[in-house]
Amino acid sequence: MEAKCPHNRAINCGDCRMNALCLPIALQAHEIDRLNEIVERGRPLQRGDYIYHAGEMFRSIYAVRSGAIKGFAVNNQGVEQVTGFYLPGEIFGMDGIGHPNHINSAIALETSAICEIPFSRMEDLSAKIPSLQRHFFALMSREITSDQQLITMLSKNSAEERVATLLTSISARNARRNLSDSRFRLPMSRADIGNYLGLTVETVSRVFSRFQKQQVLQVDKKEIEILDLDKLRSMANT
Amino acid sequence: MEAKCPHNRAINCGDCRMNALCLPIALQAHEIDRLNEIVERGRPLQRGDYIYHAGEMFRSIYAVRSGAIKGFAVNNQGVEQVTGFYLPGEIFGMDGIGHPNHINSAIALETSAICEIPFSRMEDLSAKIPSLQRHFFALMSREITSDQQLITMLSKNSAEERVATLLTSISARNARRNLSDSRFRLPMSRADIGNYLGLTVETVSRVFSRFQKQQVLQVDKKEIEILDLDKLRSMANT
DNA sequence: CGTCAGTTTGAGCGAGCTCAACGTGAGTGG
DNA sequence: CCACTCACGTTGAGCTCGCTCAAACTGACG
Repeated sequence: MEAKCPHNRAINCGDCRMNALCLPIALQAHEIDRLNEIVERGRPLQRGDYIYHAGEMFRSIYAVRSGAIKGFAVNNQGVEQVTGFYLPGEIFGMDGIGHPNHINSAIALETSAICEIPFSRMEDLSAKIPSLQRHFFALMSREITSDQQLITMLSKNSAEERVATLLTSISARNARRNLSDSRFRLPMSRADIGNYLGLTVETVSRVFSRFQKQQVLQVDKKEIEILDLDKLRSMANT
Repeated sequence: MEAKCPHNRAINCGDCRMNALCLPIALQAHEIDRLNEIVERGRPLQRGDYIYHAGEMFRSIYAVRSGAIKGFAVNNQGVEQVTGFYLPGEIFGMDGIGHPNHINSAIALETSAICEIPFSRMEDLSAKIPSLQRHFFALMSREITSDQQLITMLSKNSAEERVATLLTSISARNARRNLSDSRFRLPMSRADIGNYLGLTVETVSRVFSRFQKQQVLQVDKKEIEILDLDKLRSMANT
């Protein structure tokens, strides 16, 4: 079982329990071995550790093996904008691809393990393995459409709809990892949630309270229990 | 000169006057010929013509040769969200790549000419021409970061800042095409601007009026003259 | 010359922000 | 073990920016 521990750096892509979600999903056994050769696994990250800073040279993209990562940009007025939360099995760091340097920063929200995939080697491998190239195009495209869903939400939805959408998204992503879709611990603070959803901390807190009063949620700090997932989904926009 | 007319369908990538902005920028002469072979040029589009509908099978990406294209999504409540405006030399349609069908729709805002690039042939060519693959990854990545800038704007900026940002963006994109950065015709309606920026028509109209009163703009319906570009830039977030 | 889509302007309202106070729990040091 | 701090979260009160609703204007087109 030790090889299956998500914090274990000796693990390889073929054995990784995220491989049904992560890049290997597009690959056959011998191709996974070639991917595995280029993946670098560092030691676990602690809460608050940066994976990369905006402005730093772009070198790699990353896959989350355990924990949770926050991606964010800082605009020229110094205001932070959270652009995404990345959970195990998800890929992040694609903001740097079209630019010499990273546009965003990425930070660990809790103790996390990640895989680093040097982008130039990934490009070479993509040119040789068509299904990897295709999968990678698809990943980036899905990042585009998910950003566009956030755009729609910020521009059209109320505070309650936004919070409901985030919670159903986390619920669905937990389900994909065979975790409970109704009981989980939020890895991010209320401030991060508010920042991501374009709301203040106070508004996020009030929405949680209201949902609790309406018997939709049971909230205990970061521990969430969804009491009425159907109702939550109907309040969300997706 | 006839071959240089942007509406002329007989034009090829090597001669196209957008080739310093469009895909050929990444390619050498003989590679441009290979790209040219897979590009399909239809007849000009009229205002209101769809290039593709959400839900339609994804087949191609597109480059704008002349005119202006609006990309938009319609959510499950039937509400439209404009996700981008595409001007000559720009690529659109990448929302479909990660999904079997298009997620968004695209419509011509005025008489326009576009090039259609069948995506599967583009994938094949990318695997053979590393610089094309790289350029295409970069294009998608830049779509991600530009969506993220919109997210930041929707979540943090005032109505005036949003309008100023859109105008400076269009101004800069015109400059790239060697057109005036201070006098141009907006191809989209106030409603489209408002939808894109997360504002109502009335608010957009009021901001234009205020900018005019402050001697920043001269507005005559869709004809815009930027009187004080520096001030406009300082009001924008980028 | 009427119609109709797009735009502008005004008046009033409300969702979410701001500011402020208070509660909670983990860490720290005497 | 308690006192203190500090980050984080909750709750309340009032305000504001942009929304809603309504009316009037403009120009293109039959």
